[in-house]
Amino acid sequence: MSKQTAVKTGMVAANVSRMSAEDRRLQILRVAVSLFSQRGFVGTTTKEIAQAAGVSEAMVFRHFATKQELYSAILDHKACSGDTMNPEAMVADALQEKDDRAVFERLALGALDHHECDPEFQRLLLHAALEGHELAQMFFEKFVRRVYALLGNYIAERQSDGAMVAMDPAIVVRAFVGMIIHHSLNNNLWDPQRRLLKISNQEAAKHFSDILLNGISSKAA
Amino acid sequence: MSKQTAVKTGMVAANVSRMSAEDRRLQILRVAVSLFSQRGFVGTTTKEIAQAAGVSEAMVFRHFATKQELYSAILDHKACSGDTMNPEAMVADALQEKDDRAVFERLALGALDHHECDPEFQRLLLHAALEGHELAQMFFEKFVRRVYALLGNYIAERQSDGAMVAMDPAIVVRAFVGMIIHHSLNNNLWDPQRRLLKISNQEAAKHFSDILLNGISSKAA
DNA sequence: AGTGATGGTAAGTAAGTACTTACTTTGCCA
DNA sequence: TGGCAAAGTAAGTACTTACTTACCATCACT
Repeated sequence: MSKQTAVKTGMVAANVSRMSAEDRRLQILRVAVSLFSQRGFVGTTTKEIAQAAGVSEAMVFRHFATKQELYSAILDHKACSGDTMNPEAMVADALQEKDDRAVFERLALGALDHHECDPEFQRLLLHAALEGHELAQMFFEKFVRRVYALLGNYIAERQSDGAMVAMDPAIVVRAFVGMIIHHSLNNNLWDPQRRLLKISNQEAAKHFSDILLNGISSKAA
Repeated sequence: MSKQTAVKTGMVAANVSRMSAEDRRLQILRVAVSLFSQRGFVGTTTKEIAQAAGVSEAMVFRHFATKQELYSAILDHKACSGDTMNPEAMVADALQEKDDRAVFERLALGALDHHECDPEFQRLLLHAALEGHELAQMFFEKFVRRVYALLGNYIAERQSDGAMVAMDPAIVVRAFVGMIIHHSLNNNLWDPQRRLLKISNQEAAKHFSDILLNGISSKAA
């Protein structure tokens, strides 16, 4: 059956027939995300992107004026779209109830799950940071700072409550974020087979929170 | 004064006159380390390396048959040469005396100092890991595993002493290493201006050890 | 049926890229 | 002092890169 026949008979043939400009744009964006996250900006050619999308290279440049623009569109999309984590909303109630366990464990689990179901994101961000792309810095400014402020303020509050020992809250945040990010990085980059440590995100979130909360609890010896 | 005159009169003119093969090889290696760590493997051209070394491209290929061989020589040199950390030797006495503080704080400080005075190493390793270079995996196998074994065994021992709470030692190691590596990564890659957290390596090592040791101490509530 | 806009391509171009070849210069020492 | 091995280069080669141009195909709508 020819392509023409397929279309005439009303078959769904999204991957062989013509797409609307918007659909094609999104499709190119999706395959580019995958390639850029695997090979980085310089390591990915526009030819590869076109092939992976099943179109000619000229189509890539019809939708994105330059390779750089495509890259920026991706980072933009990934870093600023709705699928980014919203830490404030995730722990709003726990913060008010001063439920330390819930605050830390939920943030940890949220981050770990996010990194697990979208491992491309972490790779993309690392590539961007190493290559000095401005959007990596933007992510840092817009997201990381927010997390430090959110958690830092909460810790400061609990310290003045007498529930946590005195210590620069930023250090505590650095320690906690470090456990989580490093664990995700191990799972996604260094040890995807989990030879060094194989635990569920739930277990990881629980134990990391255990160590941290115990570590800064004023009830300790 | 001509170059010839400079040499004839015995002046030191290492950067203008000819070098011995070995010296030139090492010089090319050094400038390549710097470039590869900044731009990664694909992002660095052999022409740039030659220019940075002040020689023609042909000289690069006289000393290293391919760009890949040069890259491997670098990773090899960096990952396996004497300037790599030797964790066992660093804490041998502390391990025997079961001085928990010394074990953790010294390891932390050693790693932080190492990353601070050789930031290229971390970038190089990250680039290699992202690009899937085998030498990144080799570093993981040869070094990271050793650290996990060393610390993990010690923690298991202290657990059966009753000094630390029961918990998979690998999780504890992951948490501790996470704090340290993530802190170095922040300092070297994300936040070199230290806007989020500005502390000395000593302070960092002390506080991270505090949190961890308190967090897993059996004396806690 | 015909037309104009839109989705799509084949075949370029100029500037890189890793790597080579054929050649020149320099220092050493018999 | 002349000869020769080793250090060094200019100018390539064959191929890839990001990006363009000029052209075709298909649809919606009269």
